[in-house]
Parts: sequence; structure tokens; C-alpha cells
Amino acid sequence: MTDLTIGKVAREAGVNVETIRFYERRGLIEQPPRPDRSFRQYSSEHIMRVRFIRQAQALGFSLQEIADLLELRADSSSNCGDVHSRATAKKEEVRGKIEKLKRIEKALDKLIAECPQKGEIGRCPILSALDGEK
Amino acid sequence: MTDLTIGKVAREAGVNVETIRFYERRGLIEQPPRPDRSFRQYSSEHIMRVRFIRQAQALGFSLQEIADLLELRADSSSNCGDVHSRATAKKEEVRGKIEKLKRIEKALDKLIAECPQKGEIGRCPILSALDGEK
DNA sequence: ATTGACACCGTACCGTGGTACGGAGCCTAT
DNA sequence: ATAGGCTCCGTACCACGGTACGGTGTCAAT
Repeated sequence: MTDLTIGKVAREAGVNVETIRFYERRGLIEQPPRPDRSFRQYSSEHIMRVRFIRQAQALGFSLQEIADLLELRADSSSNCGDVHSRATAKKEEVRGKIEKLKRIEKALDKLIAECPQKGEIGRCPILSALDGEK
Repeated sequence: MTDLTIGKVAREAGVNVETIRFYERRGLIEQPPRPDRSFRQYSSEHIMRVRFIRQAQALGFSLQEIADLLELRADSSSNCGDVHSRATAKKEEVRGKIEKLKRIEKALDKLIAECPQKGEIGRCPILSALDGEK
């Protein structure tokens, strides 16, 4: 029951087997014991770990940033403020991306409004707008 | 004066020489004439083309999508509505990204609010939130 | 004992948008 | 004519987050 092979961990965590090995190479997952240098023997902790990674990814953290978070957690000299600042920085980054996308949305809106939706392509105001300028 | 080498085009358009050649390989830029198989001889049209690409990129279009736009423009049977629909689709895509980022921002906000900013890492509510669940 | 399913490993490949490298060729001015 | 600067080309490399491949090894059940 407790003999978790890589395939079971992958299924439980909803990822591919190769992804587990990939995370291991990246140092995101602890090396599981391997008696007789045979198959990796995982524990349920490992499943948690993979889920942690996926949850953090869903919040926009890169694998490197996730590695940093995991290192923080493992280091008893770190405290909650360290994590707080990581999260705040990420939030600011996300806000920045939103602002940028909003500007793009506005620009597209403007172009779309100018377009008559018919007429020859040569006079398309959208394409013309993309043409010149700096 | 009109002998535009690749370097001049690159400077005028604000990109690297390699980028021009890269765009050419991708079919985004017409092959310029090359008398005697010597250096590429560009026209000011080429500079416009590179600027078009960069403007479109700034609006979130991928190089493939830009290639499609350029093909539309070159095809006399296409009309302004085709471009309009491309722009509208892109806008929807951008809106979707904004929504996703907003959800991430909210989730981060929630976690940040829960964090006491001090205390041992083992009880960090942010890290705990990332741990379990599906 | 054999079969089938899984695990092992290194390495290559995917898409995205370029950048960098290195040896060769060419072109212009001195 | 020779030096410096630009161009030529193919190919490799970067980040990012995986995915795929192929040959071999292992394990459990029949």
C-alpha cells in the first residue's frame, strides 16, 4: 500500500512520470530512497510536494521561485515574513502584467472601433496603424 | 542613399541584424534582391515591414499570427472584416489573460492577508495553503 | 520461466523569440 | 593593396517547462 512508485505518485499528483523526474533533476523534489539502486520509493510527502509545486505554479511562481520557497521552508532560520515578501512581490508582478494587458486591450479596442469591417484590405485602418510610425 | 544594407535596416527599425535574418527565415520579410548573390538590398518598404511586425507584437500578436496578417494583406481577395476578426479574437484572448491574472491576484491577496508576517516558517499560512488539496 | 507492465537512464526534442559564434567573403576608403 | 568594417552562412545556444524516445532492467503474476 505504501510502496509508492513514480507512476503512482504521478497519477496521484496529476502529472506525468517524466515531470516527476524533471522536478527531481531541478532539485524541487527530494531524492527518494532507492534500496539496491532499484526503483525510487516515494512517500506521501512526495505527493504533497508535487501538489505544492503545482499550486504555486497556479499562483504564477516559476520553478526557480518555487525552489526558493521550498528552501525557505526547509530553513528554520527563515520566518513567515520572508514568504510574505515573496508573495507580495509576485502580486506586484501580476499587477504589472495586468496593467500591460489592459493597455493592449485598449489599443485593440481603439483599432477595432476604427475598422469598417468591410472594404478592401488595402485601406484597412488596423493594418495601416501597424505600418508606419516609430 | 537608397542602398539599404541589412545593418541600416536593423538600425532604422530598432532591431538586431540577426533578427532581420530570423524574420526572413520565418517568411515574415520578403527576400530582398541580391545582385550577384552578394549583399541583400533592401528598400524602405522593408523597414516598414519590420516596424509592422514590432507594432503587432506590441499588441500581443505572435509571429505566426503576424505572418497570417501579412498574408491577408497580400491577398486581394481578403477584406477588412478578416482583419477585424483577428483583432477581436486577440482582444478576447487578452481579456481572458487579464481575468486569469486577476484571479491570481485575488488569491495572492487573500494569502498575504492571512500571513502574520512573523513567526516560524513551519506555521506559515501561505506555505500551508500551497500544500494539500487537490 | 516467461510475459507484461512498469521503471531506469541519457538525450533529444517541442514552441517561443530571438541572440551569439566563428570562419569566410566582400566592399570601400586610404 | 591592404585594413577595417560590414555581410554572408550555418549552427548552437538562451530561457521556460516540460514531453518523447529507445534500449535496458526489474518486478509481480501466471
